[in-house]
Amino acid sequence: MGVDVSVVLFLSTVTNKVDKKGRVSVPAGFRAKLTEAGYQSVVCYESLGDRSCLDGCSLDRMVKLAEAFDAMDPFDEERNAFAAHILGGSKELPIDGDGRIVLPQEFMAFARITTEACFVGLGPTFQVWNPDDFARYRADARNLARSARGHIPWQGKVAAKGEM
Amino acid sequence: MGVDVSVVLFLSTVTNKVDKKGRVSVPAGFRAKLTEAGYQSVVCYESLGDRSCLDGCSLDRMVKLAEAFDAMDPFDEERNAFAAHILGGSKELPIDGDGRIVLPQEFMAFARITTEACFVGLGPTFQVWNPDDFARYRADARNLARSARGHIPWQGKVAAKGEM
DNA sequence: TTATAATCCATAAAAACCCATTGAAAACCA
DNA sequence: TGGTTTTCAATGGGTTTTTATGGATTATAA
Repeated sequence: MGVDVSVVLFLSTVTNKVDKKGRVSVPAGFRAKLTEAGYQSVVCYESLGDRSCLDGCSLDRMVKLAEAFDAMDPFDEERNAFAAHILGGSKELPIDGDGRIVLPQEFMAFARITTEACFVGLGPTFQVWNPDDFARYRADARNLARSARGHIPWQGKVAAKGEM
Repeated sequence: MGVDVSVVLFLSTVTNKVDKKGRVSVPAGFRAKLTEAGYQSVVCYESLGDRSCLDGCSLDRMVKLAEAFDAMDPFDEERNAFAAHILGGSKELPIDGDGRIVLPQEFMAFARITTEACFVGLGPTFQVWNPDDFARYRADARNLARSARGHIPWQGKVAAKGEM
């Protein structure tokens, strides 16, 4: 049966301008993957991690997440908080005819984005950063990545150092 | 392959005004998903959780819920209580030509809704809150959600930090 | 009727859409 | 190879459409 081509893979890092209406072009490479998979929107929400950036993905990933929540105990407090934060805090942003989305004010404030936004591909998801924040983060990321070697599950086992 | 995107997926949080007749606009994004799936109404009932808000969904989900109850032991006390509350206490609210529903008095009283109603998308369902109550809940939800990372079943396993 | 509910209408604000220009990368070709 | 043309992404600005909202009007029912 082969590979599921509908899986969206976001790669590379691109910085684009944000105009006074909050519009910003989605990188052409991202757009290509999305349209290829049949989407003309992205879903964004405030990242739950330690960094003040936005997380983004395609609609199908959000559907899968919602299904995972739906299968859990509906009275579990943590589950509800998670669902409220991610699903309630996310927005589906339509991509206009020129390949742009509008970043909502709250999102821009949260991620400290003003005149430029930096799109960072992370495979099935991506992030949107203030370019300066990302540059700073990236300086540390290499070191983090090096220390992560040896903990990444890879084809059923855990890669030994030097394999990746 | 991939995911059935035709499922109704409510995302984001929107606060709208409630007029003196109890009318309130259903957020355009919610309406779009509903009409896309062929519905022009929403079903609401008082939430069974710890929070005083309303739960809402599309008619098909209520049908599935009813079927699930039907498959259970009809003499089970809990099942009966659940069914009575959810099925007996729910109302189908038609969406009018301007995209509004009328919130019944009992529902507004239960959820302490007066002049504004806050719609919170939770995937296949949504909630309707008093905006102040929700703001308070949301302040805690982020922390709870952060600690919930790592407990969410995700693609057969439990997500590690940073994966979502 | 009288009260209640459903429909219709008007308007301001916000969102979606269209178009023109710029600039850079890719293709073409002499 | 160096220059020229073509393509297309990114960006700025204006215009149209939709949404949210308040009020009025018509239908329904007790």
